[in-house]
Amino acid sequence: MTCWPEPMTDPTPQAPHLVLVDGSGFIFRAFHALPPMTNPDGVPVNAVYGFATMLARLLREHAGTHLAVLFDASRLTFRSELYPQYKAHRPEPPEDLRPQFSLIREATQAFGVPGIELPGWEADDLIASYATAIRAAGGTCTIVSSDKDLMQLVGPGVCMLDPIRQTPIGPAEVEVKFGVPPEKVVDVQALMGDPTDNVPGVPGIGPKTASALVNEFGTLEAVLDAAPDMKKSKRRDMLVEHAQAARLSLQLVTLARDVPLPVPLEELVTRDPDLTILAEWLSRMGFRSLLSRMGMTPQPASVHAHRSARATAHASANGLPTPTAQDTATSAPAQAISSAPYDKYETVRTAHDLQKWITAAQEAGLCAVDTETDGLDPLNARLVGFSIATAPGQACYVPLRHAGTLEAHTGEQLEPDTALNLLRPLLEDDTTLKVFHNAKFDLLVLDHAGLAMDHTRAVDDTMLISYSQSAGLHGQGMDELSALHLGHDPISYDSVTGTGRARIPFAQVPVEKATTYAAEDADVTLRLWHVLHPTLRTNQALALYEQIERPLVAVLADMEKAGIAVDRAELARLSADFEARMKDMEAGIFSAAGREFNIASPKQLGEILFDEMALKGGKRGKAGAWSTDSAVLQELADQGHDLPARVLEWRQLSKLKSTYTDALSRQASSAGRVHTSFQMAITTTGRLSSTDPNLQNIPVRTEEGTRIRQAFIAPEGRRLISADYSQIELRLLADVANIPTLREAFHMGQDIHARTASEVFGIPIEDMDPLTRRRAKAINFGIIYGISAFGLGRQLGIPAGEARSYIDTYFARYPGIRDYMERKKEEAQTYGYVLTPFGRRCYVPGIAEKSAARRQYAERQAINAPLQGGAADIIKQAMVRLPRALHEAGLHSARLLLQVHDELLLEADAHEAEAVARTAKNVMEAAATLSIPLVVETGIGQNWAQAH
DNA sequence: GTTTTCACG
DNA sequence: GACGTACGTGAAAACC
Repeated sequence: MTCWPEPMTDPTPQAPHLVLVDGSGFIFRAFHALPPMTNPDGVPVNAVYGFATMLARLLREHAGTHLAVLFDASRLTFRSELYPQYKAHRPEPPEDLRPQFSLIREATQAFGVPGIELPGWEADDLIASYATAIRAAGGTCTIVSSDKDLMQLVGPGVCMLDPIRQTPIGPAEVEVKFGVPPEKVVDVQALMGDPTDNVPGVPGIGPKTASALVNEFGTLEAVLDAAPDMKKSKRRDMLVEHAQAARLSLQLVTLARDVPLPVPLEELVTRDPDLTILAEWLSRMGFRSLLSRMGMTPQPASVHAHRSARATAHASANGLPTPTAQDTATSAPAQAISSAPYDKYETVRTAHDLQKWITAAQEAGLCAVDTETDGLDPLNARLVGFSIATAPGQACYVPLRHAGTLEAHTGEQLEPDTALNLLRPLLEDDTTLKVFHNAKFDLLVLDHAGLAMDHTRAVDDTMLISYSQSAGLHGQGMDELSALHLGHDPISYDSVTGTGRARIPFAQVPVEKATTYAAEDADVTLRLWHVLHPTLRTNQALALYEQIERPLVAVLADMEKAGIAVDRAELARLSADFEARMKDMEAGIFSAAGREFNIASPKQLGEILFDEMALKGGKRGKAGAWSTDSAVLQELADQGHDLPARVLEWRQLSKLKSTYTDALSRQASSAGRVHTSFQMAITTTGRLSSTDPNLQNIPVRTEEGTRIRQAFIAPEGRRLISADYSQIELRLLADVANIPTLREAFHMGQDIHARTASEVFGIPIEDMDPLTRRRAKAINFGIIYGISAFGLGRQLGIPAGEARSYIDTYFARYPGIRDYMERKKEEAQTYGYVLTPFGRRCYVPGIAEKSAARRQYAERQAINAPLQGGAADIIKQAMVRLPRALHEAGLHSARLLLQVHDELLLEADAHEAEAVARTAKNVMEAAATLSIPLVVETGIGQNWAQAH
């Protein structure tokens, strides 16, 4: 759903593309979204700054052939004649905003962009009229605004762009917002009214009812016509009674598309700004960061120059720009991507027909493939069928193992082996790009079915293409992306198989129904590729995707296949031990409580502690229930109370037993190994996550926890090798914030927390006492999390005021870290996302929240994400390089097994273990070049606890 | 299905 | 003056 015409380097003449900025709408939004700031004259300029930043960005990244900014001219418009109350009770703009209106008009002049207004008309009407005019002239249009009143204009050739979040608003987004397509938005608005503008609407009808009615009857007029015949209800009476108000509302919300254009289209041609004028104005406003970001002073490299230099160095350092099939793949006509139907699919039942599809794919050089299985675990699932799409709207489904039922005759099906043998050359063909959505799953399924993964070539993954540029902005599921980018809701899996008890295995879904679902998934995947792959370049995410995310798929697939061995007998012994100890503790807990209860129930425990025993120090959660988490219980235990201390101990055992010892035994394969699944597109920072089971949260911090780690073992004659980065996030911080003394400490291999303690508290490092070091360590961790006095105080068990003074001292000593934090907050506010040092975008959606608590939460995310995400980028790079390095070192017995954020766990024959540890250390330490060395510590053992 | 708790980095 | 607080995850159990 990108709004922008394809690459600007394209030499072919383009149809005109008009960018219309809703200046008036932007002013208010920016004013409320941005923190207060003033220019050197003391005039408030936060909205002006936001506006200038947005214009600069627009000119740099999204310039159409034509550009204009539209403003409201006055309060009185044709609407106030129609209905005097329209917008009559709008409060005066805030005092800090008033002086900014004229400055924003100045900004348009400084940037050399036409600013247009016309008395009697709102900016929205001008936008509607210009959009109509450019369409009539054969061009397209992007409206830079997030105003819902403009959404009625979205349609072919017209889309919107949220100026703050930088996200496109197309038909899909409009439909999410209003529940109807753009052309019916006015009908919905007329029914629901708008209290802020005094649009009356029909009382009692809100967004849900309005869209339901319009969807049912088609238009407002049809709804009003049908109203008298509806079944008797309050709603019917309201509709009948307020029909005239609704018709008036429709006139008020409908934008005029035929306003005379004050400036003709041809005068809106985009021009480069006069840099002298612009620089002068920016300096006068005090926008120094913007000035340097636009490269207009000889200041050190700007944020963006820095970023792209890194990304480029990064890509070339890897050295493998392997030509892939997509360079040769032909692009589908843009029109077909959105307009081809989603319901004309073929069921393939013969070898001849399948070969026809495979040949078509190879001729196109591009196809999408999707597998259907009888389960979600790709290591055990059986292949039930697969689908192939060769062009938008052209897709087939190949059923292999559908079972006939009384209701559904399956018809002829290809023999699975026959079909797979026909498919094999396509997968192994490195000149035909195969697009999957979540390729790791399908590749593992096909591998399990007999098409070995390591022979598969030229694969793209739309889930990762999207994640590489929109982590944190939205989910990466196919259905969600389809709605978002294609404006199409695919058939849901649930509607095909049913849900709950009625759910049937996919193999029992009738073949015709399976075809509509499965072929559509391949079709959607291919269309998503057409829409999303080009945006990798414009979003500067191509290197990240090609060098890191895509090659990681095969590495993780191998790790999942390998699994890790567990000692089931030991797990069983631990379960029995934990159970016995819990049983022993129960009598004591009940006697301390005065009665029997369910110890695992926080509700019952809270009532006993705080109602029945009336202990002090209880806190209620937001639902009003007593909190009984370990911090609360520990506090009570420290006061000498017996029951909370006993419950704490019981809880630890219960957790370990249910979540680990029992569960892991169940999850182990017959070969005694457990196979996790790594999720590549879940986290907002770029980290992996692990599920079914989660092997990234195996206990380690307590003695009982260590016993569980001991149950993860190397088989006879083999060893586990652990390699973990030391202080990687702090090193990244010292690097990006450029803190000379911290960099020196890392270069010297000093104890970083002791060094911090020494500098902050002024104690010689050799005299460091453990308590002071502990405080410095807590501050260092706090910094990475976006420190708050409350959080640090709680962590250290000291009052927030005291924590505040530690933080102040810390910042006084390391002002560069405060600067880093401010930069990241500003980056998030300006763009809606922050970048890791390697160019990964992490979206921070709450950054413009009105609620201070939620906004501050987003600010802490903005501070943390580049560090956590930067560390994730580094270890991923190491994982991509490690298999080849091990191979080249002749260490053929080594296998990567697990990644735990800053640790890699490998398994190898005992005699190769030392060499594997050295290779892992070398590759991991060389995965990124910072101003600070990366240090990796390794260990070797028969079990994970020993190796760690 | 949501909430609470707690395991990890 | 109250809010709701350190960042990122996933699983189990209780509870609705």
